[in-house]
Amino acid sequence: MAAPRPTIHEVARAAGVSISSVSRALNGQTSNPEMVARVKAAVDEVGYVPSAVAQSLKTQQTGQIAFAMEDIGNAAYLAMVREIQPRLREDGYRLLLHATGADVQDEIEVLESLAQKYVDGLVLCPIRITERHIAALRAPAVPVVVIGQLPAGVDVDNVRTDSRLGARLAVEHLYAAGARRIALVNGPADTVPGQARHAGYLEGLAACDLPVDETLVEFADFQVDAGREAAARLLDRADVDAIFGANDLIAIGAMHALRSAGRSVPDDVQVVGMDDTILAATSFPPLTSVSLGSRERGGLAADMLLARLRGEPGAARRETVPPALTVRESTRGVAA
Amino acid sequence: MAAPRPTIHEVARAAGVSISSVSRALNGQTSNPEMVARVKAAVDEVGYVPSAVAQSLKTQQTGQIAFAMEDIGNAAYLAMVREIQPRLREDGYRLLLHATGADVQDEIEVLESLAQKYVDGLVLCPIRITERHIAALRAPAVPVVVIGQLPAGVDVDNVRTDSRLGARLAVEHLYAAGARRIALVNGPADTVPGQARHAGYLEGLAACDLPVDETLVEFADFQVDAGREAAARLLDRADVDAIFGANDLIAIGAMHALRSAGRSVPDDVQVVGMDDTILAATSFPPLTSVSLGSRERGGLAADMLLARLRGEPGAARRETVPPALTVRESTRGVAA
DNA sequence: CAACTCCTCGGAATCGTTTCCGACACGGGC
DNA sequence: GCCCGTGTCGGAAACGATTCCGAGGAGTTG
Repeated sequence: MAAPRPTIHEVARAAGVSISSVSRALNGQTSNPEMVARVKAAVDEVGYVPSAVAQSLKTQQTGQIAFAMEDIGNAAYLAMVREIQPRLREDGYRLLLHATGADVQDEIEVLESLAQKYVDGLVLCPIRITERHIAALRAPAVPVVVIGQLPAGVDVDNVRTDSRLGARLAVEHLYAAGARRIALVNGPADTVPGQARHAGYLEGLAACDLPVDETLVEFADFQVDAGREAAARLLDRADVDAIFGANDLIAIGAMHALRSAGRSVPDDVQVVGMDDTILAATSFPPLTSVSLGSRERGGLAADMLLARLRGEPGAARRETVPPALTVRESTRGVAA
Repeated sequence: MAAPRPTIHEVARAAGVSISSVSRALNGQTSNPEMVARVKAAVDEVGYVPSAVAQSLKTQQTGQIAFAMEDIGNAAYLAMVREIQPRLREDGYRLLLHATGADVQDEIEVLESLAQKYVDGLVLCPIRITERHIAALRAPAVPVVVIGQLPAGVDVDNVRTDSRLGARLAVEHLYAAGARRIALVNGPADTVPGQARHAGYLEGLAACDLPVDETLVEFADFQVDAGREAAARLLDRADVDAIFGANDLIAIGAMHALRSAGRSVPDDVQVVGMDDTILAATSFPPLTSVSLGSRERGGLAADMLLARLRGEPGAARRETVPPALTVRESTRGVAA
């Protein structure tokens, strides 16, 4: 505890050279092999490790990148993290995690704190977009990539998917599998994904010539318990033969509710989830789910950010990952 | 892009005061309200945000804490992260995540890079312990808390559980529920948790007067697919009436294997998992699982680390969280 | 009214690096 | 033999904050 870490000065003294020479030798700017050897020996002798902070101050780079999402407990974000982290590592970046709990205030704080320059870049997954978001995204202090829908005119690198189309695919799949009273257990109505999925659901109904029945729609947070409770309310008041859950957690909650109500999946009621997370693959019965390419989106976001950090110029890019249905055993349909 | 961020000097100039006064005003060291107001006004005028890096250099604190584990995809670690992050936040720390992929080399690198002082502390969850770990833990550059078993004599703050006892509880529960041919699908044999669980399994058999039959033991990585394959191998060669999976992922893999083999859970074969993650609660049937208090352990580790960072002196502490069985529907037992 | 205390503020040093710049040595070409 | 280009190394100035210290003014006390 008492011994202060040696600095570059101690190394210089031990090697009998100047600190500039030490710095150069360590950063491969020295061609004289004897000098390099001397410095390396001194480094080992005093046990020197360069201070990341001092380097950051001088070089104006931190080697850190932040990923901000609602809740790391959501497997969709997890899939992104698992894809992002290795890529960052490869380029020598460390990953900082912000779980904002979908709190708008927190997200804004994250965006505004970028000006503190504690990271070199940010990947942000907002589920609500406010005026303040847009203002903060106008001229971020460091490169930012947003995963998710953005209003037109916001000029930020962006990776998105089409969850509206995804929701429509889910409905059409259920219709093709024979369902006629298709319910939606949606996420919160004031979130961007919630609105997109609702719209897609309606679009799907229209495409299948099914009537719109608002009693077949329920809302819940994007969580298992909330999904179970919402589905239970739904089952209480309506007769359904299929449920589309706005994400896998909700869908699994719905399956639990169905089970409690003594309805079997998929024989009595078919269920489709969304995000195609590991939960879908491991549930019983395995859950048919609309993949929104979480891993792909994470990977793309990481790549775009790294490109910017390498200095790539140009206008904001946008990549879109199409949704795709993964048919498992919670529906009676056939794979597309 | 072109405009450089304003520094404390710009603020000082705009306010017509010295940089020391600006610093004091912003850090609440100034009692003159007029001065504070002037500085605040200047801050807003030039749009100043202090540089985290420069502050870190001067104060020798980064406000960051790292959490290193095998794989963030494992819900047990996830539970820890979810418990750790809010506590750190409360004390103003940010969380850095290292997923090491159980690679010893990576873990060592994380430990050694602490000397770079890019974080103020570390929570480490190793699943293998090598000589190099022990050496690196001897005198870490910043406070470290280890979650998991440690050899005697390693003098580090430590939070552990007793997964050996947990495994024994699982076996005894299965025995009480009528199982007699109890299989173990373990994790890798060279990991600390793998060894502990194996030992606890044997202990449990002994306590129930059941014979040891090594054909009832299989090994797999701590993953669903690996668990499924291992369980399939097991079912091929042996007749079992219960499977204890060394974690929930393995246990769920085993349930899939059983399902493919046409055996029902819990009627034909009972299954117990370990870690009591969200996967256990959401699977069908819900999985009986041994809780190792992941959340608690994460919370304790965070608290211990924060205490050290607040300057708490004294010898290395050790906390132990006891295992507990959560009985669900994959077994026919009754809650303890 | 002088002397002393207390407080506020500004100047300058400091944290630990990287990098610019100038000094000096050396070798080659005329 | 002189001059110039090339290259290596050391000194010192950054990077952007915090904080020590000393100067000066205001307020108290004898």
